[in-house]
Amino acid sequence: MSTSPSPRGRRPDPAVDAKIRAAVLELLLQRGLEMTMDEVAAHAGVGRASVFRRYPTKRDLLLDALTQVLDVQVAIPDTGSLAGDLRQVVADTLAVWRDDRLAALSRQVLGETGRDPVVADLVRTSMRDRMARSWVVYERAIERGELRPDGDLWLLTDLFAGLVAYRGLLGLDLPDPDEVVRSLLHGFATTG
Amino acid sequence: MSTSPSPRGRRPDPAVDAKIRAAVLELLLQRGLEMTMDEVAAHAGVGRASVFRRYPTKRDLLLDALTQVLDVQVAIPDTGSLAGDLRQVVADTLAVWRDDRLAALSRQVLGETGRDPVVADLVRTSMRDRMARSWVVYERAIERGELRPDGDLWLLTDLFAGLVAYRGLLGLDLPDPDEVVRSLLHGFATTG
DNA sequence: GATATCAGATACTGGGAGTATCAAGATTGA
DNA sequence: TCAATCTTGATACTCCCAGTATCTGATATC
Repeated sequence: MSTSPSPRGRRPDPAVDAKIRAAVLELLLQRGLEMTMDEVAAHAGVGRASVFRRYPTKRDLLLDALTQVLDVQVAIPDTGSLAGDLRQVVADTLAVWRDDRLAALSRQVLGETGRDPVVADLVRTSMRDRMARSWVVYERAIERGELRPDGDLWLLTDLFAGLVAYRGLLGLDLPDPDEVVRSLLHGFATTG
Repeated sequence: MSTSPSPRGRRPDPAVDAKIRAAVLELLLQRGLEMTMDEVAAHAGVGRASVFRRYPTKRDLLLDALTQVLDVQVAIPDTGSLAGDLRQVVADTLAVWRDDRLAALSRQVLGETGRDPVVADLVRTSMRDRMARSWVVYERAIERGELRPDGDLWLLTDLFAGLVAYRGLLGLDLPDPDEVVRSLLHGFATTG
């Protein structure tokens, strides 16, 4: 509404903001969520107080960083067939777990989900948005008559998202995208 | 192999063991993994040293407790049809997330999975064992001609285990067992 | 009895989050 | 120019908790 009432003294240095954010992102990949606040300040080449002035708690700092990390756009495939498009989406979902550092980070983030509802909310929303963005794939498939129009599409989505998260989290071998798609589309029952 | 070389002094009191274990299990449901060692000792009505004598670190204590918790036997269904049996297995898998306290604990345990590989190993093994125990369901179904004999049964298993874990972990609404089974057996593609 | 170990209690160490304080620099308003 | 206000970086402090150390007393073997 009203513009800020013109702050009196020295103003926060945007460069410091940037240096802190960069340091956190670097440390996220390098040390995971267990970085210390001193490390953040040191890596940023910044005073400890400057960190705590921006982020009241370490949790706030991590939440801010996670918001950035989770906000990654994904391309929407259009291969012409549902199987092709889905294969692409599944493969994209798998990509995160192929890189060791990203996989480790993902594990920790999914982990944090279990103890901090706000993190859970972040991840949930982010996954929902990400998946919803590829909803066109389903719509096109229904128009083409490849996909049952009465199916629960969130169920379909969560089946492979869950599979990947589950295997990734527990360190199991990741599935083959083609086989996942085939199974999801045609099921495991004998085609009678 | 050789019997213990006859310990010299006073011997560990089994009652203390039991009191500690009980206290940990109680605290697990009540406070999650964030209990303190003092709380454990206090709840057990036992000296702090007695706890640390048995468990070198808090992690060891939790690992022991988790081993107990994860070692829950599950009944193997035999309803006569694959759909019925599977429905039962899925419902059993869901049961954990229906109780609030168990759900909270499961979230934290799945979470710990992300930061401690040994916990991941515990959970992985436990899930594998648990699922393998209901492998008969698949074998019977194949004999009855209900299940494709060339399907990747671990994929089938992990699809619903992953779905449930994923939704449970993120706090999403849990799926309807019947719909899950139907989707897994017949797929989402138009039956053409 | 001598010795070794456990039980319980209490005090200590060390690391890390968060707080408090300070001197120096930056920005605005008078 | 000057005074007030805020940031910056540095340092020291408190608090919490895991893990260690010590001590007294109890209990077991030799």
